[in-house]
Amino acid sequence: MIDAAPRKRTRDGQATREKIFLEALRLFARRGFDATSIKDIANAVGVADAALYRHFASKDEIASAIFTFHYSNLARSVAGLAQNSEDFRTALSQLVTLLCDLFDDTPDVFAFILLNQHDHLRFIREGDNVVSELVGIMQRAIDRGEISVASPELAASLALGAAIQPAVFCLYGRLTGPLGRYRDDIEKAVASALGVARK
Amino acid sequence: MIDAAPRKRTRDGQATREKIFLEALRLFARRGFDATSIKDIANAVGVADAALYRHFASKDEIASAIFTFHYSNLARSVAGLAQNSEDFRTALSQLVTLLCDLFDDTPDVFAFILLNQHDHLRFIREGDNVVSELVGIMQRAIDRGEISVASPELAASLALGAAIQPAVFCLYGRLTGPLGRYRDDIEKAVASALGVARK
DNA sequence: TGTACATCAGTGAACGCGCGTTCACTGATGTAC
DNA sequence: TGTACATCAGTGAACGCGCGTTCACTGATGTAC
Repeated sequence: MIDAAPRKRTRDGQATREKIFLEALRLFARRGFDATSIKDIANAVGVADAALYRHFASKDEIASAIFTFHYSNLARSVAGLAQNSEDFRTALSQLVTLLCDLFDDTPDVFAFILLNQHDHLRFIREGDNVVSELVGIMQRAIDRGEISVASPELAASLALGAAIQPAVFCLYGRLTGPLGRYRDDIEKAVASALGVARK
Repeated sequence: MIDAAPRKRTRDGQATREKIFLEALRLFARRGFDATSIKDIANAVGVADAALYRHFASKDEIASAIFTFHYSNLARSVAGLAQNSEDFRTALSQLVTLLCDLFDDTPDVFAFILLNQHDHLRFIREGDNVVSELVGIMQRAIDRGEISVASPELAASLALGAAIQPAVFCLYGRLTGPLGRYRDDIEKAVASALGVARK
């Protein structure tokens, strides 16, 4: 009954590497880094434990590579919407959309890079920093008199918290997802919280 | 030079138990559960590893006992301010004070029970739930027409996020603490975010 | 008050286990001639 | 086109290590008489 399919030994290591990226992300996001073993990842990928070391130097490097990739992506997105939108209100709208979409489309990515931030401090590089970009957006809004909260860091934390915490509630079943359902409410709440000036 | 003070062998196990509570909380809060070993805790307390098992059945039980104690405390506090304040605005003010004080007075407690919530889902008991209490407060405010956000769960998550995220920023040096410095701003932000009705 | 005994916090050594990682090896694939 | 060889993804077994936990034992403290 067991389908003893002959092992395919293609030389396409890229495919395996991508599968490791996918499965390790899934496991890290759902169970956490420590609770996920090399064997867990290898099983999910469908190879032996040792095969992982053909693609990554260590377990830490797997997590680091995945984190850096997705975190930098998000940082670039945030930086982009900061530059491409003239007024703060537009940037805020796009930011909330960005975060809601990230959660609804790729919850594992959202969970891995935005929850348990503590675990990943060591991976974060200068320059590719989501928080720094957010603070920059807020600083500009303050300079232009578009919001009333005086501290850019506080404004950034309020905006981030207003997206992350509802997402956490969705994850734990306190809110019934998708997060996009609350997109407009979240945007309105953040705008009010920051004291966005009327046009 | 080494002060080979003779080991005191008092029979006051209560004192040791309390020291375990204190030191384990500190280590769990700062390094995380997995990154803290039984030996770490024992060293901090000043006893041998095995001594911990005179007071707790397992490492898990240490974390569980500490978490349940502090989490229940907070849940009771939140429930209390819900009952003792007539209008929502008062309750909100007290809630923000409560959370800011918790962070500033006992940052380890704050970090352990409110950050990395994921790790502690298994410990949370029905009835002693901070989130449930918060949702209850919001539900009452909605029923009385005191806030404009329609979902009590969303309102609770916004309020919680607005306290937790600035606290995280303080922990990581993005905001210069104490959190109490931002108390009024946070209260105002949450009130605006929820659309608190004017008196 | 003095003595014999029970209690129990604390000890040091040992335990088994699962973990991340290494290693010699396999065999299919790609390449040079 | 055929052959010899280099490459390299993947394997299974083994490794050392640190972990949580157990255990027989110690010795000071409290208690019964």
